[in-house]
Amino acid sequence: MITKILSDTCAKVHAKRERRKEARPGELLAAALELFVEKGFAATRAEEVAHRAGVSKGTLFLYFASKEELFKAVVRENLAGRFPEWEAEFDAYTGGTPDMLRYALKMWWQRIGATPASGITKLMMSEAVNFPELAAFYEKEVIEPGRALIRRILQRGVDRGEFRPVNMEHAVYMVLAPMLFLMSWKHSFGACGNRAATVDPEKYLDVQVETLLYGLCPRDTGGTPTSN
Amino acid sequence: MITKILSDTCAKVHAKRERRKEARPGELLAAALELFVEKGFAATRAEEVAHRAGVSKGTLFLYFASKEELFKAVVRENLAGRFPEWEAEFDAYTGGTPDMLRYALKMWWQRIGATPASGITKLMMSEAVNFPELAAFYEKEVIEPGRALIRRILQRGVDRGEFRPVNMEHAVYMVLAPMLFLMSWKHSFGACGNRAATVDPEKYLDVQVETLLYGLCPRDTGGTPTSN
Amino acid sequence: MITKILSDTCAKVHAKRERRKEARPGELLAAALELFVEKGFAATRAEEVAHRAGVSKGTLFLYFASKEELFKAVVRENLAGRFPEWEAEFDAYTGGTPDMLRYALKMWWQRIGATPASGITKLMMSEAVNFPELAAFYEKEVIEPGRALIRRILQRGVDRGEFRPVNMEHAVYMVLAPMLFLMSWKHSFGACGNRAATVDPEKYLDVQVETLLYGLCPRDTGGTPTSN
Amino acid sequence: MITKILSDTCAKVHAKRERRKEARPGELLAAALELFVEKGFAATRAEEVAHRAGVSKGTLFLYFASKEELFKAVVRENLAGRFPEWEAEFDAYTGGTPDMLRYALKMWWQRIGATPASGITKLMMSEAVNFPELAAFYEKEVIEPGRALIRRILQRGVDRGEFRPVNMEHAVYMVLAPMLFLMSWKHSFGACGNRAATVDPEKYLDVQVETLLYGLCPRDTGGTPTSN
DNA sequence: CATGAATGAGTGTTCATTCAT
DNA sequence: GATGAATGAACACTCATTCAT
Repeated sequence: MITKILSDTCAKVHAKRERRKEARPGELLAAALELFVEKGFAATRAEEVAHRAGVSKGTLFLYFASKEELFKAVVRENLAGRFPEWEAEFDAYTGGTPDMLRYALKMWWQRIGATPASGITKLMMSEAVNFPELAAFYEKEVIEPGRALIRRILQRGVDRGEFRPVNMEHAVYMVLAPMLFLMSWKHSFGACGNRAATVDPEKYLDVQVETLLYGLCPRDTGGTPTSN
Repeated sequence: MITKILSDTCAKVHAKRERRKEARPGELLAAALELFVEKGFAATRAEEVAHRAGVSKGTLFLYFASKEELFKAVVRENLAGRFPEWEAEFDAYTGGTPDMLRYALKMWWQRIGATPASGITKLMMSEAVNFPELAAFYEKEVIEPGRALIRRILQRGVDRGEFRPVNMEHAVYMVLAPMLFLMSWKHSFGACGNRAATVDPEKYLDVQVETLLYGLCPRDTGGTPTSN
Repeated sequence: MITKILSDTCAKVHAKRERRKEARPGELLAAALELFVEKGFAATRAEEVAHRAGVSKGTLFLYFASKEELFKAVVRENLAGRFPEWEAEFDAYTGGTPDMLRYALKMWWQRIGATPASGITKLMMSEAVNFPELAAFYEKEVIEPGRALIRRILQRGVDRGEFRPVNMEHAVYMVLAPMLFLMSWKHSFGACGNRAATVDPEKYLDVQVETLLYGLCPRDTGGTPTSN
Repeated sequence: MITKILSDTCAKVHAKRERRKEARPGELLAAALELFVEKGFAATRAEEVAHRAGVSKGTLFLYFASKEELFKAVVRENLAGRFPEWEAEFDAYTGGTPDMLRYALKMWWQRIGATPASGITKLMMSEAVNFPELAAFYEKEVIEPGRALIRRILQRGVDRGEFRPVNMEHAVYMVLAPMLFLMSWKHSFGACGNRAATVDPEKYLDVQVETLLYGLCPRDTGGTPTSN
């Protein structure tokens, strides 16, 4: 039965087998990422990961001591490099801060949100309870740097007088929440075929950022309903 | 091993035998809610649910045909009735719309967000992929009514000239996303002890709603950074 | 689920409930007979027996200590009285022995073979291995008297010169085997819808008995192909 | 409890690990045949089959998707090949038809009736009701070919003037019934130690065939009690 | 290194049996 | 007596993990 599920990928599998052998762990991680995102941790069978990576079940355990370790490796693998790259981009940025924020979200969507990588954040949120240390790790290595990046942009805006002063810790979530929500939604209800309810991510992000900017921009006005 | 964990509840069992049959499903659903939220669907063992409800494994299956049906029942149980109540409250509301929105979110937080019920939305997002029809059901019975409620408030604001005209479909997510995010966060990273990163939900909601209102309120001004 | 299977008999059940209470064991035995014959011992659920008898599961165990005891009671119940009746008929029989044998088989078919009672012999053969003492009991109480009855007829024929002398022990099975086969077949392949293969029992018995009689009847001849 | 029964086979396990995979299904089928015949389908535990085959429970399900599939495989395994072999023998047969029939039954007894294979026909009759499609399969693949073989012999006898003309469809059961009866009996009452009642199969078959032949052989006579 | 046959602990589910009402 | 809610032992089946080849 499982054989049938797996058999149709076999053709590609053999082609892959001939190629690099040192690439094994990477292929396994890629396969695991796909499957974990597709079906969740518990519903993903080790054998299926192995088959999708073109290796045998035994080989999987040659590289990862357990399914849990594989999961951890998947999460760790899919986060690292990005932040230096982004920080460099931001270092070089010279335009206005509102545009910088618009650009940041657009880039994030293209490079992360729209790719399978967005699945691991959703996955992490789903499994956080079962992998507390991993969740802590994730928060430290991904969420916190993300927060720092956003904080940096917001601070820049405030410093340059483009944004009004805000409580930074809460303002950060004004940006982060829409991103995390989008990833969760996309991989849950968004993946369940109900077209009517599907969010158009780019439109959604656009509205979010514009409203936020509208709310952030300083005004001479009195009489706004906000104060905080 | 599990036997040991469970054995100390045996004394109460006979006392409980007398309890009326009508209470059972509720107790089981409560126990299941807790455990599903705590550990996810797959990691929750049927026997554990039964024992937390003070009954034996067999009794669980007397009331729910399968673990999956139990899960569905948990989801159904924790959603339905609320909407009529809320709609009635909104029917009776006579104040300004910004305050209405503030009130709505505050109420939601007290009655849902801060209670274990919030866990099931997070759970639902985690398991949506494995239970597509249930996800569809949830979206129809919970998400969509929620959207309608929010739409209603926003429309009221626009109609009364308190909000500027907006694309309703996207604006709705301006309210919904922070709520869903908060539930996801609370039951994932928020549950992992890392104090530093914990969001203060009431503060967070406050900031969200005020920024949103600020963004929504019509102004004579030109020169806003927004365009949409 | 089981509820559904059982529910359609409920109407009759309540009607029955009002009637005699002392008839309970009999109704249970009747229901059990039907179900055991229909689905075998293991596949018959105690609850279903109770429901078909119009009582609750608990009541079943009030009358029968266990499912096994119920089975034994069913077997015991459906055998007893018949033999005296038959022996009396045979005592009174005055005609020729070939006709007596024809008559015996016809009567057997009408009174046993064509009725649900035939199912218990088949049932007994199926379950003999799991209930050895019961099988022994059945053989002693049913099979052996049956053999005696047949032996008696054959002996009468031999004594009266209507049949040639035969080894009685084997000759008995010439009559018994077709009967037992017919019951087994009827409740196995014969019950599986395949019209093509269904035996017409009366025709079948007729052919069996006539061939047997032909084989039994003494002849002056030499040169028969038999020797025994 | 079962653990204790099984534990003494552990020593051999490692030796067996080396055994080639191709032998496994056969060993499992053999063990399953024995146990199904011994105790019936429902009373046979999957784990017991596995252990009798010298493997673990898991291994059984590696080769057979379910207990039911195992049962089907047992039935399939123990029937197919024989018919071509027998047809070939009959093609080559040149002697008289009465002897041919005697030979056929003797061979059947030696090759099937006296072997555990006979148990599966009895098993099939017992379980037919619970596995209707399997029963249909069995009838088509085993019973019907068997009928054809018998029909062929009888027809040969009639064609050569050795037998008198008969209604073929019923006559076939004159041969088939004793065989099926014998298998049922042997594995039910015959297996219950009661020596007194045990049929001597070879004697029994001998008497059956001789009487049948006696009944079949054409005679000049008038005044036989048969007509049909 | 890689394999995949083998393992066996673990879990959902069933159902005969009990017993408080 | 009769009920039916509750029990828990039993069993089919799964799947992460091991290890001989």
